Amino acid sequence: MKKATIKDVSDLSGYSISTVSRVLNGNYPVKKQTKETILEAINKLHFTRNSVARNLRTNKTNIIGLVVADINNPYYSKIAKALDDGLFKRNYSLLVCNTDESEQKECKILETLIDKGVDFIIISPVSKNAELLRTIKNNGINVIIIDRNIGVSDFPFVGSDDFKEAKKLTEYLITRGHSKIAFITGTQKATTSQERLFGFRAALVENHLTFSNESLIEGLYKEEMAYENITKFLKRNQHNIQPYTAIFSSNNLMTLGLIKAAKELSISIPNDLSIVSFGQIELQDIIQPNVTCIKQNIDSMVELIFKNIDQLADDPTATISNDFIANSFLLGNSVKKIK
Amino acid sequence: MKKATIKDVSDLSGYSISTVSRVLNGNYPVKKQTKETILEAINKLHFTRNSVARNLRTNKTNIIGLVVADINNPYYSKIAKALDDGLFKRNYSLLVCNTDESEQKECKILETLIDKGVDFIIISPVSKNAELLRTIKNNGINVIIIDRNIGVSDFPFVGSDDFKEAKKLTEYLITRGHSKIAFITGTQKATTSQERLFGFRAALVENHLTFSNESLIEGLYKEEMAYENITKFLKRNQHNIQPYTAIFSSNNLMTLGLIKAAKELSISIPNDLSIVSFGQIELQDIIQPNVTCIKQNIDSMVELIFKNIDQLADDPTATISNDFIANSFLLGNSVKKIK
DNA sequence: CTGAAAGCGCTAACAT
DNA sequence: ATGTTAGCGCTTTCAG
Repeated sequence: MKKATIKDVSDLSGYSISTVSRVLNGNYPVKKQTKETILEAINKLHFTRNSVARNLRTNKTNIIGLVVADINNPYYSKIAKALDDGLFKRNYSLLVCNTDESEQKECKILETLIDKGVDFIIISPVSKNAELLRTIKNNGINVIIIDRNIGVSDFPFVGSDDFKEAKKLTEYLITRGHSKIAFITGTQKATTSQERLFGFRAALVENHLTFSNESLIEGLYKEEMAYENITKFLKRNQHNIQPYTAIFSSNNLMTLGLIKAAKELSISIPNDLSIVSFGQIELQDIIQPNVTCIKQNIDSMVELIFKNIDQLADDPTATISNDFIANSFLLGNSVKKIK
Repeated sequence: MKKATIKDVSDLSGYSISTVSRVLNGNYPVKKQTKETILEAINKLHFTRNSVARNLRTNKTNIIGLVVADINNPYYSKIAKALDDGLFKRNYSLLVCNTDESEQKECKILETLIDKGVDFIIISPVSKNAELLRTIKNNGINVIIIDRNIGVSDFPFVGSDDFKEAKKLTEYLITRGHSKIAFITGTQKATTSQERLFGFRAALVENHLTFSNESLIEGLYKEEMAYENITKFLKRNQHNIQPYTAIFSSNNLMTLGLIKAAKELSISIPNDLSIVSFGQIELQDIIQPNVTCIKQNIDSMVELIFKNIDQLADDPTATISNDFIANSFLLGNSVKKIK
């Protein structure tokens, strides 16, 4: 049983291919009776249009590529879900791709996406190199950068003001009396990681606290990596004359690694150690401790992405804007007041 | 700047488009020097092949549609991630679609997927009606059913033996002395829900305990819905002469609703109430209580899916098998021994 | 309002 | 080893 084509419909109905096409698209006037005859034939043959052929003609696929580090990170799966809800209504489908924080994989993914002819690419980039993205744009694919601002002005960006929010979070720790604060870093490649670190440092410096590279714990935005390095760090810290009293985790996954490490070493949060997190962890309301954090507002993020999509779909040369979302400061019980 | 085509490469290199195509595909012998000249032209033009045109010819898209209830459910996002890892190596991309447990949406999604010409559909079905899936198969698209067995023999299935596992979980509660056990149901439509309920009932009956519809709490596989109905149930239960001592939650999301409801009513798990869960919740090792549950083995699930994919890619008429994955029984501290 | 025909970019016979 | 050519199924001028 072969799939019916527009030709089959044409043959069965007695009308030409073009008329069938017009009925299918409804973009040209067709006599009511003609339409009915054709629709009948379509039903009888269980005909559905072959999009691939259509895409070839129209140079559109109605597919959007979403490129993220890991769809299993709830932060990204939430974005994917919210995106898909809106895209479904707009008749787009979502192709989800995981970079695993690898530049090389990202590169291959982008090539595949060009190849597949997606209409949009929504990407949380690993690489700061905009070259490939420019090629993509030149190929007529709209690119929207999310989450990680690579600081170029030729693509719309939607994400957080990492510097500002990280600074605010650090200031909170300082207000509560903390002066020796460690920082868990993400991948150096990601701009979010740098900006968060800069915000952290700025808060320290402004409050006349010293910033030192010794207070950095490498986490690479991965729970496992963070867990291991934090464990080492905390063990060392227990022998410090003047131990760190607080840790700033710069993403949600690493915060989990932090909680696990502390738990395993019987370090109580916030009694023995205070923590804050850039990015909310799941089940915040069930978990002990309830982590004080910056909760990224995904709804408004997705809303802004759609603003860009609708604009670009309408006019690919539309002006490019950088949209920073307003995040929430979620007050938990993971920070002890000291001194 | 227009995207280069195979014709441009042909013109620039001086070779015919077929030779270019052969270089692109590497499936026919081409002289080494010719190849180099052509590759050079390809690079100079930043040429990448237009897959849409290729797909039209080859009738393949290298896209696989994954149809699940909600990609934001960690259970599904884990599957998606693991799938994508393997698919990336096989040069497939994953189109993720969310049914939101709606039959109607599922139907529209499937039509879109046919339309898009995906090579495979991997679906955790909402509807038990296999009609549409058969149409899809007749259109030459391979279908693999996961998670929810709709009990038809014409499609490969990969998932859990819900009846058996649910029975085992219930028996554990009984062994620990529980005799009044409530059950949180999923959507009636989903077969997993029914099978789990049947397994639950079978365990009760075999142990000469009475099963009654009053012990059912409707959750529809949704956290929010479960939360509300459980709250009502628990409030009522507090006035019972012979209250329920345990609750069986039939999926991971509803277990979260259960924990939240109990927490809000200051009902302590397991002291005041014992619970078990079909499906693991996230952060199991951080959360209190550590819920005793059936943990679905996603790795082996995905492995079996790939077995099917590889087989079907090779020969679409390959024999169809039902594969049940071996799950783990995760012993937590959410069940108290009573009497 | 309808039909004929060109062609989107590519692959795969079929020639040479 | 390379070139020629016929489509894949559809949209969209252009004619009528």
